Amino acid sequence: MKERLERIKQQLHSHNYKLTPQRESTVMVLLENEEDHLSAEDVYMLVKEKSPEIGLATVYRTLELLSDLKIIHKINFGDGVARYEFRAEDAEHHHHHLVCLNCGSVDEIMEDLLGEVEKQVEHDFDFKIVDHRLTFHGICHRCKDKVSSEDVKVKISE
Amino acid sequence: MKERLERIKQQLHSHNYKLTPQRESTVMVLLENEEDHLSAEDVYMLVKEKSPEIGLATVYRTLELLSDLKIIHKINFGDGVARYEFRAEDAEHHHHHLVCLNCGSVDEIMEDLLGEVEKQVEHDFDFKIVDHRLTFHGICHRCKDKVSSEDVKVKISE
DNA sequence: CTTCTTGCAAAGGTTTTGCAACAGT
DNA sequence: ACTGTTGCAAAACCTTTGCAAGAAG
Repeated sequence: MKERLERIKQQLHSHNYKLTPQRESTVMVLLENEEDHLSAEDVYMLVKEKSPEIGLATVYRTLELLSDLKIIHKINFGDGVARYEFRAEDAEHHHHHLVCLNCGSVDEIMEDLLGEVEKQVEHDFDFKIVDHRLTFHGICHRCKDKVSSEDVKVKISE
Repeated sequence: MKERLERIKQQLHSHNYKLTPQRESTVMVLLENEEDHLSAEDVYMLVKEKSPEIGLATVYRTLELLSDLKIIHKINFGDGVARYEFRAEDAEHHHHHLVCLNCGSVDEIMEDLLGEVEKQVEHDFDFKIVDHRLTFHGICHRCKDKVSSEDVKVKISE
């Protein structure tokens, strides 16, 4: 964790930005909740717990900065808020998301499933792929076990 | 085109909704611009040309209604506005998008490339897939031909 | 000093909602 | 009448921006 913060500090410095206390708090919250796909508001509230004086605009600015430096990734699951996650160190290695329609959880698929598909698309459509986003919407394993299929159907159709 | 409007009318009626003139205008605009991924504002302005008295809220309400009935699909390319497109009649047949980072165009891939990938995901993660979203971001064939690679790189990195 | 950064409040843009009027049955 | 629907304006919501004050070299 310390090393990753240090690395981010260096990345900032190499672009002439400082790791201010506010930025450090924001980065720490992101690191401590790495599996959670936090929104800006989520980050803001978590940062506030330890550094109550921070402003929401600063959180937005920090998230934008980290996005620009490609340290984090801004993602959008279609619920009206942007969410943020760390980028894989290896730029080639994308990952994907499983969004549960029942409980709202977001799980990750770390494997890149699209190697072959990308090749096909680049060739068939003469399109140079820079990035891709793949999200599956459905019912997660926890909800499949927990609730009856009736309950799930009701939630999906509304 | 007429038949499709008629079919939508029936779908509305079967859920006790009416095809009002405003809703008909909205549906017609969607049908006439099917390949364009219009935003609510886009639809509003196009509908206004022929029915100037319509309100923006009505367009939003109609789009939401059509979404609820699964006649159209609300999609989000991460640019801050929702866009709408018709759902494939055959529910199994998804399609995907190619978003150009240079010119902003959105092309479609009509083939479902993910049959095998979906099977793998459902098995490996015990996840019941209801839907998926796949978008490739990159450089479309028109921009690859048109501009120099330098220009493209500048646009991407900003 | 100079430049970057911050907090606050205000503004921006998109979408939703309250409500009285309207339309169709 | 009754229910669904509309238009308008206001509100809600997320995000960005202007600006004066603050921090750091």
